[in-house]
Amino acid sequence: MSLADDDRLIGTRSRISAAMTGMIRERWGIAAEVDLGPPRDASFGDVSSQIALSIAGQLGLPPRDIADDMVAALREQSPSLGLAEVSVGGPGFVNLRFSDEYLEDFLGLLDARGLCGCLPDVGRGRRAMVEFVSSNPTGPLTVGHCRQAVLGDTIASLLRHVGWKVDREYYYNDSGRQIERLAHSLASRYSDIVSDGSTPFPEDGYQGGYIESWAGDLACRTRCFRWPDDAAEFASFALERAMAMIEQDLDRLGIRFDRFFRETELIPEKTERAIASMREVATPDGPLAYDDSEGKTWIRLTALDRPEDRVVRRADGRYTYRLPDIAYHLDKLQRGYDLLVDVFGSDHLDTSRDVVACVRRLAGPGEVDRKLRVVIHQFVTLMEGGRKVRMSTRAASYVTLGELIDLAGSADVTRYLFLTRRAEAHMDFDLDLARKQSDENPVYYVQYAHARISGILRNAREEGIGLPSAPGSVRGLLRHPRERELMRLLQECPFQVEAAAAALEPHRLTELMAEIASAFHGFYHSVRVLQAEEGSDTASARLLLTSATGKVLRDLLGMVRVEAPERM
RNA sequence: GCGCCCGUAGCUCAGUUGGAUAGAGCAGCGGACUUCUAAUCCGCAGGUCGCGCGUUCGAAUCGCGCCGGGCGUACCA
Repeated sequence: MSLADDDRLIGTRSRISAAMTGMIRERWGIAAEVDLGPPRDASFGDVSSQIALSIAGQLGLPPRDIADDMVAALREQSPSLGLAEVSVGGPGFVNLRFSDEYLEDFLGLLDARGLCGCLPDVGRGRRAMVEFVSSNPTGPLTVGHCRQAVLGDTIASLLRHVGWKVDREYYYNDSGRQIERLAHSLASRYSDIVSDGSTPFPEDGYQGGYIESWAGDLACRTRCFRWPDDAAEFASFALERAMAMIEQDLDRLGIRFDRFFRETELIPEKTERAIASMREVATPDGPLAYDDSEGKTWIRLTALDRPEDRVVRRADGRYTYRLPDIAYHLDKLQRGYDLLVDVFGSDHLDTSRDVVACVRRLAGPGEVDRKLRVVIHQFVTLMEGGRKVRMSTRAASYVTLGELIDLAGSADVTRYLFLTRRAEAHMDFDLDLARKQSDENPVYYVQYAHARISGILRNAREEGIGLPSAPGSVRGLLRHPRERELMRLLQECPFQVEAAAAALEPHRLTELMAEIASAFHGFYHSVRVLQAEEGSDTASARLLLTSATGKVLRDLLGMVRVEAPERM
């Protein structure tokens, strides 16, 4: 099959939508975008549109009459659109059934190119950046960071697969009060070792055991350090160690960042420029940034429909969190990205809204609304023995990312489980369940399907059974309901991935995989692949279906970066 | 108090942006291995979609008001 034919095949669904849009414009003179989705029940058809219901009010016509007209018009074109059947259902759905030829050809295409080779090029080489984790280097990453790490990484992966050029970026604080507190905590542990404990532990210091271990390493050095004279040394040593620890944990999840952006890169030029710009923005209540009598600088967020004005530079000249973050977002916009994704925990929601409001005002609402998208995820509640595990970084009562991976059995299980829920849904992570490593775990279900497929392919090679020799030679051989269901589902995959990327919703991938695995296991139990009673042509056709399913699963598992095992 | 998120089967969650008879996985019950992998499959059971008004041809989905949980409400990040 030629490349042009392949592209025509991939574009079939959008040609159907376009044809429907065209006939609505011709017949009724209105513009309507037609979305195709799976119908409630497979018996209605392969895809369905509710367009007649949506435009009925506008046209003042009964939806069924509209649907009837559209079906009549569609029937004339159906062969060229890969459709075997067009009908009206329920209150006015337009139900479509693909021709067997279309599904068979699509199957061949998926097997030849893999799912990745069939994905639309939405990004067209444009640049996107996903900022995530961005946890301050004051301790190890914990369970909540783990969810965010997996989310952000998979969003980046999704975008890359649909044609974006993606950078992953981690933004962190390398100065300020938290870092000072960290340095002070380290200095105290250090003084316990090298001297007489002359530096008392700060009241709200970080109590994690990792700091004692750093202190031990520092004590091995020939030079002797003193607090507060060597505060800078303590801070840089702690920062270096903390970031190394964080990178090591991320590495266990297989996550690499393209850039670690330090807050001090913005200070003072970019932060001061941001303040200066805000001073020049006039609002009905006065300039967007203003000073008070105590020498503090405020942002007039109330003029941007935000609940409260906020201090962004204190009297001692230090910035509070929001200002560097505003400067950072301006910087990201100026770096020429076409899409910026922020992944934050729900605790950052309020601040994020403030930052976005300011950035919109400074860079222009159109530009920001077009480019910036914020994904907010809810917290993870860790459950153990049927009870919640309380977590706090400062008090050192937490389960680290590394421990979580150990408890869950593997990075793969951890990644997969975090992707089985929508970002904005609260999530219970049951440690006891994770520890079991049993078949209650959904990742095994999908992996088992892949391993089973690999086994069949191995046996086929041994028995000398090959794939169909010519693309057309599976015609009419895959007519079992289970076969057809699997083909229909596979055909949908490129569009589901595209939708998941557009919505920045990686959990759709795990849902899709579970569906495919289920359809495959059902198929496997309904018919014999290699010893097909119907003959060797059928065996080859089923082998093609098996092989294509394997490639789709392999590529989907690849997108969430979970191993696709050959054996289990 | 105020703002945002969430509330769907015993448990954990989907639900294609307002559409057809509300779905899946676990857990429960009953079946299927001399067969390409039983980490699988098939069947049964399980629901006032937190509650109440409203919007309209039509609501789990949108609006308002309650109830419950989470996160914010810092001159921490």
